Amino acid sequence: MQAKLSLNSLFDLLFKSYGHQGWWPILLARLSKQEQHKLLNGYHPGDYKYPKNKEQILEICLGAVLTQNTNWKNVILALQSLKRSKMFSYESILHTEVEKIALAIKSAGYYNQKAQTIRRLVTFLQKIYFPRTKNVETSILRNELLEIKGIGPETADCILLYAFHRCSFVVDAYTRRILTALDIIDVDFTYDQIKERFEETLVEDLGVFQEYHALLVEHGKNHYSKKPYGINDQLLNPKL
DNA sequence: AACCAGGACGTGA
DNA sequence: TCACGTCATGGT
Repeated sequence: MQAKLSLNSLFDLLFKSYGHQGWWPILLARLSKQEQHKLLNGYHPGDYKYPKNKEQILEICLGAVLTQNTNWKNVILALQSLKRSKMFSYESILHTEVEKIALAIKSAGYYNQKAQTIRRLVTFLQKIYFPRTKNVETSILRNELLEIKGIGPETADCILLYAFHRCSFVVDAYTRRILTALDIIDVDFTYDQIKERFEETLVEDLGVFQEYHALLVEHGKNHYSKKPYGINDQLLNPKL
């Protein structure tokens, strides 16, 4: 019987083997030449200064909705399609018919629902998020996002963490599988319970929060995608 | 050719 | 509350 791995030790292990992840990728927004050169497929390892403008905030928000239960490659196709169709802006998304948006994001799947969600999200950004002068508490901002139909906990936390630079931990299917395999959480833990476990343990540091979720996804893709989960995961499961 | 993907929502029990 | 069906394309 071995002692349980702490969440801080788990971070160290993952970071040592995978390094900086450079999330959230910025792929399509206008960039200076030096920035373009720095980006690897939109990833910007070690640079936490993104998003640098409203256009990049929009790209992250769109990506967060589009990637719901969807392969990132399909999301890229949808983002590129939006750009080609001149729909990659707050104004055009608000003024284009939803059917037309849906068609443009077809490759990302669930396109009818996601087109509606994107409309509602962009409406929120324009009418409430950007105009607001006083700094709002993260938990309140989170609740506002959750009120938007089509935005659930993971999408809200992705937007908070990567687009709005709030320390809100993102929990996804990989996170649950990995922590379950490591016996850190019980299988019946809720989303909020898992999120809380991270937030009460980690230092409140944006870089750590951003890297940690990205690292879990990277490791999850490698070892927790196919059942039985965690087989051949010698990094986290030395007993194998 | 199944199975999976960086989920969320509506429904009935 | 909660298990279960639905939404849907493209990659492997």
